[in-house]
Amino acid sequence: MPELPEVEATRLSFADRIAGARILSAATGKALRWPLGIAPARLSGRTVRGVRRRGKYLLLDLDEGLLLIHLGMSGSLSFAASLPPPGPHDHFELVTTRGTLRLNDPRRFGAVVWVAGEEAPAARKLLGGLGAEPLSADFDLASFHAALKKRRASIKQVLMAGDVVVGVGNIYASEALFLAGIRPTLSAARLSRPRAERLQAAIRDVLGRALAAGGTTLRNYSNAVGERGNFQFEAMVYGREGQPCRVCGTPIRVIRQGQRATYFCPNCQKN
DNA sequence: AAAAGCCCCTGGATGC
DNA sequence: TGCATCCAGGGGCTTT
Repeated sequence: MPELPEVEATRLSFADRIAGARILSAATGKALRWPLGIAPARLSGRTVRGVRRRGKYLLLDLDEGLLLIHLGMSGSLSFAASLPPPGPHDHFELVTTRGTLRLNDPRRFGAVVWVAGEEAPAARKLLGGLGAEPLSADFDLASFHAALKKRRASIKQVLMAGDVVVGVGNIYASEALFLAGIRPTLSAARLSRPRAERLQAAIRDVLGRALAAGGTTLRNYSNAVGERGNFQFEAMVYGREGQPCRVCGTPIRVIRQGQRATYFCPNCQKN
């Protein structure tokens, strides 16, 4: 569930309130994707300076090091003055002077990793290869188009890979390609500059609108105060196999690319 | 270097 | 109702 809009909506829902909080205790539950990298007790006494986002990672800046939080496929955060007793899928918790931050993640593809700094090897391994931030100025047409030209894989899979542009997962890749009128199977290298420009605009548009809608909630996603997203009601193609295209009425098709479902309109996205 | 496959894990939906 | 099978929004790692 969590792609850029969901991660950013989560960040916005608790960043201001946790900034300045002092950590009273930290606890881990069942193993997540990677070990925390520090004894939880050593987080006590640290201050949370703020929360940033890079791609689908949240960066919790501490006065000593930072915590990288990834929500994986099924993770969500809660932040409140008090929370109910931990359940079986709560795997990380930070009790602070401002409230408790908790990660719930049934599938445990998510992660919380402490690193000494962004240049630490563990941080570079996770953040170093990330592409441009789609909602920032460094996502410019010249470098986007140049990066696409080097890749012969399908445009959908290149968007999802995260090394050209970050934050675009399975839902928004399908949606952006629909908005740009591009067939998801087209080789990235074959996009003309005007079509790359349309795609760039479509990515910004769909991510921006999804963020404004609080993200997409297909099953369990909610931000740190429990609010669900509403973008699923605006989806043009995702999850709409066989239903009429909202633009031309042609039945939406689903195919499989790299073990993932891709939805598209065969008429609006001719190639 | 790039691309394709595999795999981590659990829960929900579907089919028999 | 019970059980097996398939599928799911991510992404690092290994193999081609």
